[in-house]
Amino acid sequence: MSTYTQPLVSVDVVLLTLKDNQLCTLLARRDVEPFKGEWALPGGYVHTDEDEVAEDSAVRVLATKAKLTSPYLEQLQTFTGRARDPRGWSVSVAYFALVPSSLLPADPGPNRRWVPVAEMDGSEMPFDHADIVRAAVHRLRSKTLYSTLPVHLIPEMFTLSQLQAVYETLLQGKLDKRSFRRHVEALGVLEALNGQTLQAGHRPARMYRVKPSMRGTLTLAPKNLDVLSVD
Amino acid sequence: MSTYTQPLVSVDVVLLTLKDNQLCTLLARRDVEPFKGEWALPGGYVHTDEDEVAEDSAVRVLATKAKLTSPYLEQLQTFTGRARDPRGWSVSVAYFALVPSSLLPADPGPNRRWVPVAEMDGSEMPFDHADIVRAAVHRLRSKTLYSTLPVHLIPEMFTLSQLQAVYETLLQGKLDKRSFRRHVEALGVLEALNGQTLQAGHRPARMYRVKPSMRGTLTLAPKNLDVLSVD
DNA sequence: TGAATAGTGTCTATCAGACAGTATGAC
DNA sequence: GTCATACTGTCTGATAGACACTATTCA
Repeated sequence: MSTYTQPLVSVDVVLLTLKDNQLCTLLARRDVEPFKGEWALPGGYVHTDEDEVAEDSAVRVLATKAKLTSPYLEQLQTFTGRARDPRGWSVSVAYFALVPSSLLPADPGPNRRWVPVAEMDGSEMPFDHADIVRAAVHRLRSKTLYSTLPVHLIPEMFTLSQLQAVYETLLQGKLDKRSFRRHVEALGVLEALNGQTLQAGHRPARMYRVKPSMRGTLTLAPKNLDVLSVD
Repeated sequence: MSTYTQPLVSVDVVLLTLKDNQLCTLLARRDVEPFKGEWALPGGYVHTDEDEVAEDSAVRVLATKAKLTSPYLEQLQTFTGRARDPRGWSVSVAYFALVPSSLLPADPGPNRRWVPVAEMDGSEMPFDHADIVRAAVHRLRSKTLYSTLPVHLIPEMFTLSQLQAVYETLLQGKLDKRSFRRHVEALGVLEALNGQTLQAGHRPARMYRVKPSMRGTLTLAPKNLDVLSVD
């Protein structure tokens, strides 16, 4: 049994969404010390009496601080050390979550704020939260290259043009329409919906969705390997 | 400040090496309860007085339980929950490490054992250590597809045939010599050593090593993206 | 010389980018 | 009809697999 002082264990959540073609993350104003009054990632201590696993803590944080249930949620990385929190040695299991902005209320609520990640580069953040956000964005961009993870940033049904626009925002560049469609088709994760189309004053676009059998296995490996769980 | 019972925080290390063309991991016999006497991953509590970050704890575990300093070490994933340890709610920050067997003593020491990961599938392990090993092997195999991470499983200088043999072991299949050489060359991480060759009763092979400027950036992204830090 | 392994040349199938073409709606 | 956006055909250059070829050592 350990005789050492135990670290404090919390979770932090990088909740990402697209607003006006910009990748944004939710910040909450801290109402307790340390860093009281500053904008930080939503987070909280693990409640060992009510959470079975740390992911439950992250779900609870999302429900409490963002009034959200069941967006895509994935463990990101764990940030540890003596220096990251003035209260002492701490462990933060960081998660990132993806949600379509259509599921969000227009107003994030008091002491809540959506900040474009592009604007966060220079700015200061409490703890090592700037590192956590960077890691989350990096993970999302990496997975965008070989999976359909970004579907979680748009509503359940979508057109391929909408999906391509999401990819272009995330990857920060134009994609060729033909190549993009070949690419997502090859992933084999999407299915066209028979009669469903989206009208917008021109040729209607077919609607797609993730195949029901593919829910939860959106992250596909480059080629040879099976579905990746982490990475 | 939290009023909840804090979880116990430990680190576990999946130390991987190649022995007789088999990927093996080091197990240690537990000398305390729970699971006393059983074979488990080397691990230990975070020592908040001497470790700056959890990676230091992992380094300490490797030094103590495997008499190893500075092999390749990477954070894998964090395993949490009430159920994984009979002593109560716990957090294990899992790491994986790679080391060439040439750096290992012939005898792993008392209550230490190298086990081929292929033999661990059916067998039971304490805690969720079987999951941790699976995750580590999976991560290693994934990265083998698009990086030169496996160089850490062989000595600093090596021939391309030796490296290819490592890849074939990890990926469990034959690779075409031409394609393999094109592939690793394209990664741009290796450099041939001028006069150095390896003799073995036939045509000598050129020796290679990781470019000194590339140490620590062995994990390369598929194409467009920068170096991946996690994933 | 032959055996064994190292290393290269090169054909071909496949795939991604480029880009032009056609399709279908609103007006 | 025009305009706007959806979708497809197809050329081309790059890449990976296949596999035969040459190269260099020892016995």
